[in-house]
Amino acid sequence: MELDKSLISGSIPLLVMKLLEAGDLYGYQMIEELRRRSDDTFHLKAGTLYPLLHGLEEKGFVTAYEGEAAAGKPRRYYHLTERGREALREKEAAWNEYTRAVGQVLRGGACCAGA
Amino acid sequence: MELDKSLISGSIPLLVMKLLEAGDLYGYQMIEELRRRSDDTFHLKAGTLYPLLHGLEEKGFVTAYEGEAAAGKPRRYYHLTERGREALREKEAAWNEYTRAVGQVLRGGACCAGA
DNA sequence: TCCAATATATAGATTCCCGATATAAGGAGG
DNA sequence: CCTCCTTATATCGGGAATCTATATATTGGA
Repeated sequence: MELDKSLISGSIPLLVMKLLEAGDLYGYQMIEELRRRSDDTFHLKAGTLYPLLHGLEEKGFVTAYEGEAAAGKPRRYYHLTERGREALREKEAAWNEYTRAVGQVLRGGACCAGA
Repeated sequence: MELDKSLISGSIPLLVMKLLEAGDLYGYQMIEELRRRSDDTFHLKAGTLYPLLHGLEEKGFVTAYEGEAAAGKPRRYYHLTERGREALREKEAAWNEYTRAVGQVLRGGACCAGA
């Protein structure tokens, strides 16, 4: 089943930064990692990822450096900065608050006796 | 804290249809209900809701009818159709699958041991 | 040789939500 | 009486985010 693309909206930076928390990765690797770690649920597109990475770089959340290229084009690795880790913690908190609120609505709303 | 607006993307139709599952509501009421049931987390805007309702109507997920107006403009009530209930079940399933996948990535990915 | 996969990158189109604005009626306060 | 706020619905334009399509470059398999 194809997930509503729009559902993923907004959480992609969170997911990408989370991937980088454990160690530096290059773009293509993030796409594969995300697919693997989500049980094939997320198929992040290259056209989505690279502009996003450039944006994170501008904000100072990640830094980039050229790495060894075993084959093909040189690999561009990304590293999560301290500011990026801070932003990641904030985004995780926002995500948790958001899903809690949605879950509450789906379960029938805040409060007590039914509706 | 202001939630990243983009996080809400895509889940608004789900939330609105969920509100209508329990009974017919008019637009303004949905805004207040959603705010209440989410502990003031979601502040759905009129400029978001009404075009959305028209869209749901076009898809056959809701039907609309004029109701008694205690004051001011006549109230336009919305009713969730059988097709709408079906769509709601699908959207709820998609939401659950999506949050499960995000949670899995945030906890460190699919794979082996506990997770 | 041609195609697929790896690897990065940009531009255009689309979708989605919000802010601003308009309409309309009733009640409160000056 | 008149103005402002609240209720209530509605539309439009802007901005943000993602996808599709495309471009470039190299390696390995059919």
